[in-house]
Amino acid sequence: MMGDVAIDGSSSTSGDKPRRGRRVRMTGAERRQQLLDIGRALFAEKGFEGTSVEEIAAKAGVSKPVVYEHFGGKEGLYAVVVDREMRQLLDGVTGALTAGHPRELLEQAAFALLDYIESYTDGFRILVRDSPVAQSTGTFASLISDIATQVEDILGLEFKARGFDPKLAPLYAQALVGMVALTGQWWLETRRPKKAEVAAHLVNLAWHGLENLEARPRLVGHRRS
Amino acid sequence: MMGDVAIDGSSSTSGDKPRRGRRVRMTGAERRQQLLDIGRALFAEKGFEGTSVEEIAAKAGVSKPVVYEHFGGKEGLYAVVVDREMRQLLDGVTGALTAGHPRELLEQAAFALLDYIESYTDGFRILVRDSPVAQSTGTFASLISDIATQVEDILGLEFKARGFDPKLAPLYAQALVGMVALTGQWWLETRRPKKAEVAAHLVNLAWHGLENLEARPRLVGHRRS
DNA sequence: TGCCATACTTACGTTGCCGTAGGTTACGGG
DNA sequence: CCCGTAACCTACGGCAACGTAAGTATGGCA
Repeated sequence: MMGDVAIDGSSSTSGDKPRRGRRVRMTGAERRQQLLDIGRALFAEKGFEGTSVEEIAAKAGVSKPVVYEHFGGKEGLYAVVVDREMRQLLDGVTGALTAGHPRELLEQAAFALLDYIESYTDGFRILVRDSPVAQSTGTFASLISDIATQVEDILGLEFKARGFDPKLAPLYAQALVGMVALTGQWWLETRRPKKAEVAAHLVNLAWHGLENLEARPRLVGHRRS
Repeated sequence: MMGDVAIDGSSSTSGDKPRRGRRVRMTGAERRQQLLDIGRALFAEKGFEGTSVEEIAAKAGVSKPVVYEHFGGKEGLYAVVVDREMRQLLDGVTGALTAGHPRELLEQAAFALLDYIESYTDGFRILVRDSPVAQSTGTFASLISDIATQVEDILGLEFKARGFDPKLAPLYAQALVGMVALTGQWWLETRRPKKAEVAAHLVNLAWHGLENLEARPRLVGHRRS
């Protein structure tokens, strides 16, 4: 037995394929992280139900029980992946909000979301897809919709300051997030135009409206990427 | 045997529950339609993979093979449901576009989409969810994204007339559709404010932008519902 | 150098569901 | 009234995937 196991020392943590090499023995934390990475990629590609535990384990070069040891099952792994991704996105967006002027705020938020989409494409795909089963409490259908509720607060403040009805903040928050989210999804396929340009146009639309659209919008803030 | 089958004559086509009554013998077309209705509802609630053929058949008060006779399998049924729903939506939207003035056009489109969401909630839920498996050609992830491409044309014309780059039409189309779609999804849960008001606010945002937002927007067109 | 905890395995039981083979009932026209 | 066809059923084969029980290797540390 064991004749089918070759010898291979390379054990880059981010190895994707079975890497059927000499049994790589990782530390718990390493393996856990690796499984999360692989799980994220697979869930993004094939959805929750379309991904099997076997598949995840195989790609990690281990057997199923390892996954169960670490996460207790598929749902467990998925939950951790989603949680981390939500944090990542929220941190990115809220961290980008430094401006005081509403327009710059909008600009920063849009850019941050696109940034996230670009850097963590798989995570975004997961957040856009629907969760395992219609969750218990009758919460939102889309994880992204969840994100939008986080935007409400900022908008609510702004509305109050401007004398608008703050009860409408959720509506506008959903609208804005939806705008960026679907555009982001579309942008994933085409990758054109450039991120900054897309952001500029989104801000153009959200800020000026179709009525006063600018032909060649620019971002007012300066950015690195 | 058969002691578990009670007697019941009522056979409303839109019967939802097993209706375990005296064997209701429908004509082919009737059964087909009923299966489509039930399938739509179940797919909307639990997604494609989460719905079993058995379940569909059971709710229709028949056994599995009937479903296979009519649609050849789960995918077949799903395909028909989606196709019909796409048509329904597209017809509704394009049919509503009668105005010449862009703003009214926008208004009509937004209203039509909300109309569809209200009247064909299940269908909308399906279109928002992702399709069975990542479809072959690498097409769009979301069916809704598909809808957006249909909007491009109208927007493209408008852009040309206004001297903007028509290549940007897709981007703005996605943005607009995303805006309405996610807001619609959110609105499904809360159902407040009223449809017309939601439409008015969406148009308010899309047309005037955050910069010149009106406090109490009104729809300019007159509507019945 | 021997031991023990940790990382990992093989092998299996079980379930749920797809899809099909082949038989059965009822309705309607001759 | 009879018979063919359309509608429908029971029953099963097969597979893929979840999750678990029980055993094996490995590497650090006394």
